[in-house]
Amino acid sequence: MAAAATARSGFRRMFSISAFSPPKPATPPPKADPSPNLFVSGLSKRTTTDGLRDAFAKFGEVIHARVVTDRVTGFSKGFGFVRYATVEDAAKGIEGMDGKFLDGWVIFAEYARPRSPQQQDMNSQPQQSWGPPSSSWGAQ
DNA sequence: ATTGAGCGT
Repeated sequence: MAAAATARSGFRRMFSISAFSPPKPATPPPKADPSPNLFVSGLSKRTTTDGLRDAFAKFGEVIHARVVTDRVTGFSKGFGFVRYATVEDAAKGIEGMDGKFLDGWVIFAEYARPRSPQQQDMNSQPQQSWGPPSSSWGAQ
């Protein structure tokens, strides 16, 4: 039965030709920087802020939750934001609500990005002269 | 004043 071994070796060599090296060293998971802010998408139009907060409050202490709604129509845009007390609570919230159902729609929880360099910390308000510009007061 | 991926009044 040496022929079998030889044939197996040949097959082995044939399928061992790695001319096509997959340029995928690792799967690019949608991992973002840990942050207490969570971005929840896939929400239903009927989902409101209270429902979102109630759904995420079961996995951690939710500091603030908000469902983005259109300013003109006032209807939900289908996504919202949830802020936890700590990043670990946020992780638990993601692992607990990501890919789950909410109001009949599969929601996706992920770390939210910094909205703007400003309005993040009121304490870091830049210096500004609190004195009136001695002008533009009598104008208009 | 809907759309179904997305990042906020």
